[in-house]
Amino acid sequence: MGLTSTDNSTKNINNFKRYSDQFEYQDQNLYNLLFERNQHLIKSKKVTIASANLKKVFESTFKLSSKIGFHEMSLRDLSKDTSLSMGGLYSCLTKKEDIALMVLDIVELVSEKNNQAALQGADELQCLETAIRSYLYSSTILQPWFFFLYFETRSLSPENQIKSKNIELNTIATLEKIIQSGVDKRIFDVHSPYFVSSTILIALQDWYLKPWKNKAKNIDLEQYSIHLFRMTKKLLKI
Amino acid sequence: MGLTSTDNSTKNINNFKRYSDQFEYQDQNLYNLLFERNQHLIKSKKVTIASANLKKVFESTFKLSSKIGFHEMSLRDLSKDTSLSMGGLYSCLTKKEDIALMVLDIVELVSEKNNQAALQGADELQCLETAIRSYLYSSTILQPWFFFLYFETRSLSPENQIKSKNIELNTIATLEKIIQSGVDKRIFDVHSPYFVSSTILIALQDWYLKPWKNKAKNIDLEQYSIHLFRMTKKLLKI
DNA sequence: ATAAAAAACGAGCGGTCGCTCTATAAATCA
DNA sequence: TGATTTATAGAGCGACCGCTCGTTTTTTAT
Repeated sequence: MGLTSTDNSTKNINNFKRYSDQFEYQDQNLYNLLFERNQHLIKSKKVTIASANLKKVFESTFKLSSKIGFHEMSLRDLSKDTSLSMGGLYSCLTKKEDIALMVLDIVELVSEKNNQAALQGADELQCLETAIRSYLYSSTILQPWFFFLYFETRSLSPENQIKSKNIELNTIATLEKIIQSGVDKRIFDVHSPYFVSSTILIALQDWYLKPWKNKAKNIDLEQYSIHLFRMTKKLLKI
Repeated sequence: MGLTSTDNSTKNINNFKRYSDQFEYQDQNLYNLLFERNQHLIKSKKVTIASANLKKVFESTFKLSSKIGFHEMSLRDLSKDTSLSMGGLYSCLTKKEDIALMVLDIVELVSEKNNQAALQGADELQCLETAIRSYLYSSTILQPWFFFLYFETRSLSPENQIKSKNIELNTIATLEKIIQSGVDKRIFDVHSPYFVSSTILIALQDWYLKPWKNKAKNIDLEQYSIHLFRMTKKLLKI
């Protein structure tokens, strides 16, 4: 167990590094992408300036709203924390809600990519491992984004609330499809593919919703993904 | 499978009925208790009037805030929905935050009772079943209360946020204690008692946080508790 | 160096917030 | 019934909200 575990751990850390290296939705890339996808909302003409302001806006929003909530955070709070004036804020927004909309946009985009990637595996078990790892990795890199969307979905319009819920349902459906395929091939033995899928999903969410829980127990990303994949195999009687 | 399942189902529905019949934190009892425990906040002198107003206040709060959030719900919204005047509202509150504090109080109380009850079982497996059932049953009866606390913890003061988090941690610790005891007696075979406990807890939370998910799949309370207990046994290699 | 364009600024607007407080109505007691 | 307590009513208060817009500063192009 000792050596094997160490080897696995090293391999898996490389997995995260590899994922992170090719993950396009982070750092300056992310804000450039936000600028491109939301030019209709943004007054600034130049990418460099707009995306620098967007960076400030999102970093401060996540910092402030994670403590007190998005609605409780005033634009004056945000102005102070970003050291942008009101005018500066409104050069990359048309209204406060735009912030939440852009978060929805990004999380939706990343989740769809993850679901697509999960279906490319060589076999069902590998598909599940890919699903788990890519979801954990992307939600680690974009933790504040995933966290924000979960807790602020209610401040979106009804149709965007549905969009947000569908992100979760689509991921469950993807997992369920993989598991059902394994059941059909008699690789997996499971009572309810849906219940297992749902359980995996909430464990994935727990990682980015309550990071303090795992920090307190000294469970890091790699340990968590190993735990979760081991649990998945147990639930599938592998 | 057919008959046995039906028998179990019937027995378990009786379980919920039995639990519900002796569950003291519901209906008028609940609001009388709230009155007793919060007299320092309440101007009304008579229980009947105060608890009738409290009932209106909480029912409307849950209705309005579940859609838009607690902070976004104004006291004028609440006044309209309860058909109480501002004066009427403030006869059983000193400030808006009191509503959230009383929810915390009740959920804390019920959760502690559940944890105590879980430790009284004849053996470890029965303890776990009791824990799962009492948590599911109580959070079904008090669904809006549990839901509210989860999503509005951030609008509490820092020390009350800690209280709220500790409700979750105490339940995990209770489950972990039971599982560890089973591991020590070699009844259970499990890699990480904490991870299993945490998984059970988030599945319990999923029940009251996302009722629409299970409604869409036609999974009722009894099916959910059977699913969850079956999963628990699988994770413990029973 | 100068003119034009872009970005940043922040006081101020109309509106809503949580909450108070006095006036009124209802219930209770004598 | 009249006196006294208790409950309800809702206009009004100061604070703060999201957002605008005329002005100033900075950047860019010539």
